[in-house]
Amino acid sequence: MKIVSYNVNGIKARLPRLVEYLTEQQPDIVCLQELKSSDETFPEADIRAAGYGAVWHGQKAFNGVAILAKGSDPIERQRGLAGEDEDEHSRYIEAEVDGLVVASIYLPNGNPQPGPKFDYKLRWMERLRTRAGELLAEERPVALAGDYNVITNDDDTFSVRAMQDDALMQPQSREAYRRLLAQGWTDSLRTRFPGGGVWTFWDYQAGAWQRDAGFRIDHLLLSPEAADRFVDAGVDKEYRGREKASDHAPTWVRLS
DNA sequence: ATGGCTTAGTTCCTAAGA
Repeated sequence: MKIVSYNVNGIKARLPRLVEYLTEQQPDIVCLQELKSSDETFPEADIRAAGYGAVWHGQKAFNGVAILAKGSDPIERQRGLAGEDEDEHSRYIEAEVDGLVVASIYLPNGNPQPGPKFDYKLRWMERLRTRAGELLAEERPVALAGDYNVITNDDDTFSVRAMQDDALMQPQSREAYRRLLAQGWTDSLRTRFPGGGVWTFWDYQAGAWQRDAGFRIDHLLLSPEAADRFVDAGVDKEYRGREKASDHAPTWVRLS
């Protein structure tokens, strides 16, 4: 079973690319981020026509997450994270598909740092860790898939120097990610490529794609029960080079 | 990057992204 995390950067602008991806790759589960679409304008009919059921948590213009399942309707379990009532960003949705618990995560970017956006990022990571702990306690297969906006190691970026002041690479961001992993999660892509050097994002600017100047920020975390079923992980990098591509590439893990 | 693209919306400029 192939589980994908894909930050589409606008589902309306990316719909032909997304449908093409679903048709060509036939993934079983797809977690989308950055829909930039309200709940009402989510293109449910087009996705259903491609053979996928969906649940989504939209927001006008920014954020927005969804979970797609091939040939079935995901059963929604939760939208949003507890712990901050005034938070209206649509960044978390969780559902059950085929006995597997799946979350689609769009973690705050946090730039510029320091500042209120960075503080929000760190608070959100703590709220995520609280939910992740609850999920681990269920002792069942769980995948936390999404755009974490954290470059977790120095070998996860084309240039440490270019990114050193960025919120994605601050020690506080990395420590929060490590605290999450330390609960017992497995970073799929890191397991498959322990030496790093694998990117999931390439900026639209400054010829980043042409220079292969990317970094790894889209992660699929597995509970021990899911990690037992790990087969392979990778990035469908080719889709970043296509016409009207997102700045992220689909990132995936395969489970038995 | 003091922002060189791209997207969406109060659309012909501004905000946000990473």
